[in-house]
Amino acid sequence: MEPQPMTGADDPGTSNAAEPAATVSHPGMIEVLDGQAAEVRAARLSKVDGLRASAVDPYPVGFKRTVTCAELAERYIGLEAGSETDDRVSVAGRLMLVRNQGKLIFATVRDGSGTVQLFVSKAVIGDDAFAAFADLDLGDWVGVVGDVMSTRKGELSVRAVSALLLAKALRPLPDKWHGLSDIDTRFRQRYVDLMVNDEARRVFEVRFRAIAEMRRLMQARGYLEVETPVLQTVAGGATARPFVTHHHALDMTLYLRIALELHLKRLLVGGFERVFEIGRVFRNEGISTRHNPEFTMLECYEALADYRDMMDLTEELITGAAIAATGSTIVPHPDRPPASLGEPNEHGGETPANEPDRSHGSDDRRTIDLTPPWRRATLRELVAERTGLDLHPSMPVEQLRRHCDDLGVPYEAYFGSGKLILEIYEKTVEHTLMEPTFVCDYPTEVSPLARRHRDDPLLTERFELIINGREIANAFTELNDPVDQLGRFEAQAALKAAGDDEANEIDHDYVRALEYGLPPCGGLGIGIDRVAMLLAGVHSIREVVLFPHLRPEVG
RNA sequence: GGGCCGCUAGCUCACUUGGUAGAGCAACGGACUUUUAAUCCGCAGGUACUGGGUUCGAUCCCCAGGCGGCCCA
Repeated sequence: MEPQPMTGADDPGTSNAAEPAATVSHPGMIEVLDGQAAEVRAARLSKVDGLRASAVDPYPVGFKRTVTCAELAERYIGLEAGSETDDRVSVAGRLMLVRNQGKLIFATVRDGSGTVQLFVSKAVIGDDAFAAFADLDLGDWVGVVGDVMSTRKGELSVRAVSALLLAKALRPLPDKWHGLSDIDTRFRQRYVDLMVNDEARRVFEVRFRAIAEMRRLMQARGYLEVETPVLQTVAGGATARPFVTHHHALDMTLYLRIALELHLKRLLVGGFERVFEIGRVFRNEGISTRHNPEFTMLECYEALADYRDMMDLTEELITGAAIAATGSTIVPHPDRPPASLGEPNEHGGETPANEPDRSHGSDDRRTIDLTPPWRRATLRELVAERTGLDLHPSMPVEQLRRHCDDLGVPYEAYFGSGKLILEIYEKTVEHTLMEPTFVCDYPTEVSPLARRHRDDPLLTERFELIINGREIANAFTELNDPVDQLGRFEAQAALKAAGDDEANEIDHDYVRALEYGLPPCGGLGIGIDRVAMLLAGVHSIREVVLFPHLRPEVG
């Protein structure tokens, strides 16, 4: 195909462009441009009109690309400085930088794989096309046909023989050197963040590679990937407040799921022996650097396994994800950093001077070693290590409350012994566990879906995986005794009545399913966002969620 | 929910002990055929988050609100 050559459109002033004010008043528009931004936008709309008047489509259909920037860089890695080839290629991407020399233009285009330099010579491309290229703006998408060459300085380039505008940008890119660092704007206009901040793209590449690897590992182990309902009549499987919605045709209240657990175990009742789901769950709680109202869980259930098998699986999944995503099981420690994003950027810039206390070099930067095997310790042992207290759910509530008082751990009147122990653990131990640690054998009271421990009915066969002070995974030998399960649900209902609005609802259908016989099984849930944070070395969940929840933008 | 901090040009940031604001980049006009954040000359660009208050005068001081960040719960 022959790209449509650009025609000179350097007379936009005469076009009948949009009203100069360019204040947009679409109902959905949340931003009214004014001042400079409106002028830029109006000028570019004029260009669009000018192009159309010259029979150039500013938004043409498609473009036949023959090579990506990364492929070019790989293929011509040894190309000698100053050499030219006859290798004809077509590249396409966004115009990121332009260095106009008068009769020669250097431009940097970025595609999904990387960047390449365009070498646009007036003598090569012709006067009209050169003028049209010079009229492009940063941010425009272009398709270029040309020959591979290397400049005198050795920069791999495409010497353009024709160029085609693929999509006109109406809004300017952020500062080409400082990029976009305003955190609010980075999240609200993530598309701009991704355009200009290499680090933002890197974080999401880590996330998506980690997910892909975990999915691959699950499938390689014979787990079937399934999908279960998001809209549920009972939101169970975790202790959390659900979002409530309404089904109009049925005129009934529905809840967005807070976990995947109960439906997946129903599938084991049905005879699937290994199932997993990677899915979004929703919890109606506060927003912070660690919490987004919707986040992603991997949950899996395996018949005939127990929680020790789940520990092995957890190690395999997370170390596999770490290697796939970062190449190593040594991950950076997000050592309470200042905003590490929004910094330059594609130019490989140094940390700018306005970030005084960044530690440079790997020596100062602590790391977390994910190399297995990981420590396995009981909650009881860990609390004893930390506080000297040997706590067990058989201890009277009054005694445990006194320990809480001594330790400054707050509690509610309805907390039983198990919950009080859990609170002590969370306030004194959890945040201190930096290296990966399986914290085992939680009190039965706070684990309504876990099987009682084979050696102690007041404890369950449950673990949480803690890395860098944060819960990454939660797993148990699943409770499959329907009578015990109903009793646990009823205890939860009593807690709810006593004021615990995160307590579980009774899911009668789930109990019915258990009555048909759930095979002994192990189950595991992994917080994907937290894994992504860990592997990417970022401090806030908002860095690993493409479009984190924010308060509405104010007009 | 509490404490602290921030909000100034499209972007990144200054200044103003209270007298309605500047720079770099982007934009716009011009020069330039091997640049690398190109360079050089020129020219523009502002509801200082919003609303009150104090004051002759507020971007600055005070109060309330909005959004964001950090820390704590």
